[in-house]
Amino acid sequence: MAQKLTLKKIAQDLQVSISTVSKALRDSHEISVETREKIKGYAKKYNYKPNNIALSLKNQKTKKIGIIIPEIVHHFFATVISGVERVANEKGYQVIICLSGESFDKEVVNMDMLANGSIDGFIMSLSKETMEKQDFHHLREVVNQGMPIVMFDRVADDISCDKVIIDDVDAANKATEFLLRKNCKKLALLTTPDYVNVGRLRTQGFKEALMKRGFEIDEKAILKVEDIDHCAQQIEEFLQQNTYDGILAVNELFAVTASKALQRGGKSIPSDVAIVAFTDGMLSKYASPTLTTIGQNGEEMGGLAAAKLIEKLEADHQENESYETVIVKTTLVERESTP
Amino acid sequence: MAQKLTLKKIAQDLQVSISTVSKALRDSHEISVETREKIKGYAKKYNYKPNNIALSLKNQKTKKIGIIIPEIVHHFFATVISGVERVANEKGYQVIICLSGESFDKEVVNMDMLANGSIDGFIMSLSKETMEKQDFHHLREVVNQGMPIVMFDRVADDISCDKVIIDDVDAANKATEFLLRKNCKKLALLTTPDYVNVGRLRTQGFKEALMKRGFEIDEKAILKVEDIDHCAQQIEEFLQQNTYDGILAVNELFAVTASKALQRGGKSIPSDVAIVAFTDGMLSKYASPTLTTIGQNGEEMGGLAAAKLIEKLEADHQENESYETVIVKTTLVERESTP
DNA sequence: TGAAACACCGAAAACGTTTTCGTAGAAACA
DNA sequence: TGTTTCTACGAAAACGTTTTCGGTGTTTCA
Repeated sequence: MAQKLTLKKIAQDLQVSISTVSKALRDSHEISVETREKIKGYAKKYNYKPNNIALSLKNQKTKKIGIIIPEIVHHFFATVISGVERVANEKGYQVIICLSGESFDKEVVNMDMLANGSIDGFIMSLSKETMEKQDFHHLREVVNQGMPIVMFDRVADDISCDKVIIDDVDAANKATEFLLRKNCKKLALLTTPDYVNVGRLRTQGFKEALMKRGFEIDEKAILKVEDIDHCAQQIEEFLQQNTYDGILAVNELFAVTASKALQRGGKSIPSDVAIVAFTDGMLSKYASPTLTTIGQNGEEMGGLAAAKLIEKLEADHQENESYETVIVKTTLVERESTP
Repeated sequence: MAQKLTLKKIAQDLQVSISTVSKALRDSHEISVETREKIKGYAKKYNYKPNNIALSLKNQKTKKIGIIIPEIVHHFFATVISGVERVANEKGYQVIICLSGESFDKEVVNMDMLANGSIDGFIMSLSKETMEKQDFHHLREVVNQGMPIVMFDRVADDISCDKVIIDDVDAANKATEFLLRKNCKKLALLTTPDYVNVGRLRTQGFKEALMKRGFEIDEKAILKVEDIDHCAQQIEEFLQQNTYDGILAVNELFAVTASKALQRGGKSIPSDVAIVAFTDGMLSKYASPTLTTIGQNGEEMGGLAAAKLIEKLEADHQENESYETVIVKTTLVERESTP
């Protein structure tokens, strides 16, 4: 249980001053070569490593970035973290993760905790409750303190910070187009309530594509699932009420749930019904049939967000009051659920 | 861009000393009621929050726990983190996550970084490379410094620390029993190389169950998949070489891959071949057919690990050199892949 | 021989807290 | 009036760094 070595202890053991030790370890020319060697040898032998906390306090920066997301068990968020972590580590940063669990209060508490010196900047995606309440005071507070934020996926439009998103409208538009080109005539949309911005935007893209092709918008063909944990029954009932030959789902869970319900009902995918889903995750790859998806490239989003944040952190803090919104390209991955 | 408020600034603004401010905010009786009220009012008005870094340095504890895992995109690890985070937050701790990406070097680097003051203790699961090399010097170093570690799932037996695992031998044993009771006569096992301890233990349980029932162990019926990213071809070939009526897989990926290969080959699940998989994740729930699995209760494991670690952290650091290994119960979840 | 330059090192401040200790003045007591 | 006891506050150390500044003692140069 050798106690952690500090500069002070080295100084005592070697009968020199703390400053000498510090300088020697940083190879300062102010210290003679022999003293330097002696100190460095000692430090190496007893495995001295500077204390990060002390450095953070001194330098007024922690080399840590905080990330707040709703849930980590969603594959998309996991991939984003993976990307953040990769880029952050490359640049010598560490990642602190907090989960809001889709709760506004927990989001606020977590932000407050992290904002008080624990990290240098935030990467975050808003909780569902926050989007519903449209209460962003905690974000504003942090921004006002001069701490940079990069938001991704679920962003708040009127917070001035960098953002990394996909063009949801465009992606939904293209996916709908894709289904129409595959000769679907009666499309359904499985989406979220409008307060979830990605849901709203994808719904918009869906409608636009239909109108462009001269279809009428049938609101009854759009299901807004409130409770994702109990979506199965809702989706099944929805599909029983009408017959569709194409489905666009805003996530893979809705898609695979629909796929299963349809197959149970004797339909065959993709000959009777074609399906396209957002989010290219595990389910899409291993469902039967495998799902055609719109990949959101979460890894890339995370990487870009981290790069953007670190760029801001390391910029001269003078005048950089320009914020950017990066649009990440989506990728249509064709699999068995479309003809 | 209001600069962060500190005790010093409050002291200046209110023309008192720093100690007075500190004491007032902590409601010390040494400070008169009026002064206290004045200071607290001011602090509240301008939203003073103490700086965590300074507190960490002072208290020699960070109230953060570090977690190092191989990959975050594996559902099991995500659930564990979720559990860690829940318990940690309840007790006022934050969670720093680092990914080893199954690489020994990255594991060492990440541990080194975190160990120098950034956190109070570790929760970790070893990378595949570490298990293969059996090089645990980085763990020993940390333990010697007096920093507690709790390992889970992929643990190193000869490191003295708390551990949270499932009884892999027993679980595999029971799962194999289960298949045999369902009248399977010729079982196959899809597992990992032996250096992955969970793979080895599950293999052992599989064999024990067979022997107990008087079956001979056919090594050719055991496939040890080296490269999980390209397991599909290997599994398909393996299944073509022999005919089995029951399969035990050490993870859901192997299981669903096998299921698909068999179905492509005209077999029907579960009537021709029954399948049981370890890890009750997304794939098992949404594959077709859905998979019978052995749930590892990752959320619970994470929660227990966090509770254990925090208990150690907050114990009197005198004599507590006893380490415990907690066995988490597994849950057999019956679904469509078994009769 | 004197001043100037240089090599080498230590003291101290700073980062933001908490806490121990000291002390001024006022009140209480004899 | 002199001593003691409170009350209310400030100074300073400590946590572990880095860095500026100052100060030795020696060497170099005129």
